[in-house]
Amino acid sequence: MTMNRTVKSADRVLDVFEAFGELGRPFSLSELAERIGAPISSCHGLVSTLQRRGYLYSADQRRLIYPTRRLLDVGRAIAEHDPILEWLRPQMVAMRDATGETVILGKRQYDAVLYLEVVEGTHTVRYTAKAGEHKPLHSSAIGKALLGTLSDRELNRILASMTLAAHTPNTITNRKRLVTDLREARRRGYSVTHGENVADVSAVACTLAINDVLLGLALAAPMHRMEAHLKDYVRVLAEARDSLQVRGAA
Amino acid sequence: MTMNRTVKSADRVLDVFEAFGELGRPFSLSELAERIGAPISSCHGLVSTLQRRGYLYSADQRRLIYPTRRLLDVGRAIAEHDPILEWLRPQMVAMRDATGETVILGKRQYDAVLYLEVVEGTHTVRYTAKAGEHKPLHSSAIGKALLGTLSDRELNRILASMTLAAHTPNTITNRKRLVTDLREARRRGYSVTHGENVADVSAVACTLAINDVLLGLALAAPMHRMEAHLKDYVRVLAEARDSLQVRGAA
DNA sequence: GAGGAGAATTCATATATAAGAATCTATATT
DNA sequence: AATATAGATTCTTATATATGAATTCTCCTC
Repeated sequence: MTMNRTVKSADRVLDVFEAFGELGRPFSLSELAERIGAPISSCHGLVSTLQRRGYLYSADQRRLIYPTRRLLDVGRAIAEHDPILEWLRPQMVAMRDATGETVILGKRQYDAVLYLEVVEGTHTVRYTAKAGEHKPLHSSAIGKALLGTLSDRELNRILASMTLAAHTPNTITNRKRLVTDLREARRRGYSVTHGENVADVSAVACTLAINDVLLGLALAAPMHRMEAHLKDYVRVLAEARDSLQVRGAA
Repeated sequence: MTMNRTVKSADRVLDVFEAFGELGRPFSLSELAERIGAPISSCHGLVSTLQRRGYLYSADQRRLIYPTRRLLDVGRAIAEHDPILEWLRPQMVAMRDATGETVILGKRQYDAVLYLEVVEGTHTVRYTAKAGEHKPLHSSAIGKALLGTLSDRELNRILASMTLAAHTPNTITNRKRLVTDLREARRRGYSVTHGENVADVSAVACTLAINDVLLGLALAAPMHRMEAHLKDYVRVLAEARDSLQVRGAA
């Protein structure tokens, strides 16, 4: 990620909530401090602040700490009004229902893809991810779809600043091969990954321009299912794009 | 709130999310800065950090900012495992359904009541509150129920450190009268407020001891409905307490 | 009931960050 | 196309905070 400084306390606030979200049980101050990698005294000040704001409470007799429902309520209020998702999401759910596979909406953020929304598939073996995660531009289907929209000039500039890290043996690490792959994708109308980011996972993706926002929409599946249903999956993707673009243009 | 220092950046992280939650639309950096009362440059660093963590994204061409779904997901993961709420909540919903009134679960946090959970009533005119809010100990039903469990010694100590602020004309601001009121409530088995915290709002509350945690459970309603249904509402409250205490003891 | 171990809180200070000002960028207007 | 305007980013330093150490508190054991 091309970006400057980080605000330590802000990062830690997120660390705190994520720690509770992952472990799903109350912590003592000292355990929390250890989990978020902060000294106890620093964690203490942070916890006090979050308590004062009503986001944490001491469950046990002021020993064990757990978040209140406040964070959830704020998250809900935010999600209810998301300008993009409120009408994109139903389409994504429809895609998931049609295929049983995981559907992802992403956007470029600096030199990575940011997942804005993930509708998980229903198969027991499925691609799993969460909104807010970052993925490489050069090895994810959405990333490649987004790169494909760039002019040669821009593309060269971006590629020059990136290292094409090999995440799997299938990752395309050669710039020339990548450019060829992107051209093909553009011609074809959708990008494809064959286990380039996560082994055994394939995905197809296209781009959407909604209100001047360039988004990437992907359908991800284990390779064997993608191979078996490629034509279907691509059709589902294309239909979704077409119906969304019409509405987006309106 | 008796408490020390606050961590400014932590507070601001919450400010940011709450601003989006309240307004429900994207902001530019400068508008966000103004809303949270921070200089643009400071807000900039904060936003960068939250973006890097995948909690914010730039909706428009890197101008307008909005949170991703990430916060919601974390909030959900946390709420799913809440040690207290996961089995208290159904009972609260049942109380709400039985009365149509707002049901609140609270806990003492320093010199205030912290709302842990609020199940809002169904009447168009109803008591509205949010989890994470703080209410005064001496004028809220839950606060008075919790104070009622204290020994005379503890009660005196707490009262000495509190100013009995008048939130409405009905607020009990006289220590002696308050002590009498608490005694009555203890004898009766539940506390009552008659518009002492919010004009025209009455509430009845009792205490629950769940796993060594002392909680307060309240039913709040506009005064006229409370007057009309007092007996019913008190019965609903008492039945909830009894069934919860049995399970809590088990 | 005294002593001890673990945890929370406070404190002083080195360090990281918040904020004003300047700079840069993008959009709108003529 | 040139200029104006609004907004974003960078930079520097005064200021706020993160931290290790010391202290206090709480609970457990004997």
